Amino acid sequence: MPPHMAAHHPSAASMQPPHHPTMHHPHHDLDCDPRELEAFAEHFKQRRIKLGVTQADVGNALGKLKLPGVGSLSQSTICRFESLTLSHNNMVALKPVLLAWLEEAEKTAREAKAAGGDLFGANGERKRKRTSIAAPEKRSLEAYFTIQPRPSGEKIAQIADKLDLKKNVVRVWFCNQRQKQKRMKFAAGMVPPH
DNA sequence: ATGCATGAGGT
DNA sequence: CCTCATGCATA
Repeated sequence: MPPHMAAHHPSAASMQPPHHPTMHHPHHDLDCDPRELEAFAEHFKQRRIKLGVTQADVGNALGKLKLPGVGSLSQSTICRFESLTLSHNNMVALKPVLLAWLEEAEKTAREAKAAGGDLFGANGERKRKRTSIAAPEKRSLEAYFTIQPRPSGEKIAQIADKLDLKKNVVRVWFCNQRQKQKRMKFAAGMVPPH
């Protein structure tokens, strides 16, 4: 069972525009432009659909690219990349990888224009269950989150008890809530209505 | 598309 | 215990 890959590493430099090897500027080197990321994500999705490839297909195909330190990704991650619902850093890290796949896929598509193509498999393994927090409890959690996004372990236990939920469920809920606040769509560039 | 969860690495 | 990247399961 192949575990996850290392969290963040700088091993992603496959196709940067030709810079002058004789000199480089002290600032602005990596593209961390939210605008550019957004544009790329949009174009990526459009191209992917044009190629008739699903998000899951892309995820699996990434593993076949044999790029250094790059394995397969899930449909979830591809979906989140396209909808910018990932952290800024995560978007920046995934962009070069998805770009590499896109170029490869378009090249292959061009070549396959003269032959028949087919590649599909099926699978059916279901297991794990998912806890579902009811609406009333969710509203309470959201209210607590508004006044205290990072409650102490004791406070979490107290909330869990009051809502009749497992402490771990509540803890994880807060963790996930914090992560959501850091997603591109909610972090910066989007001010609350009115 | 999204909710709840896991695991690695950090404090 | 947290953050962060990521994914299974499910709406």
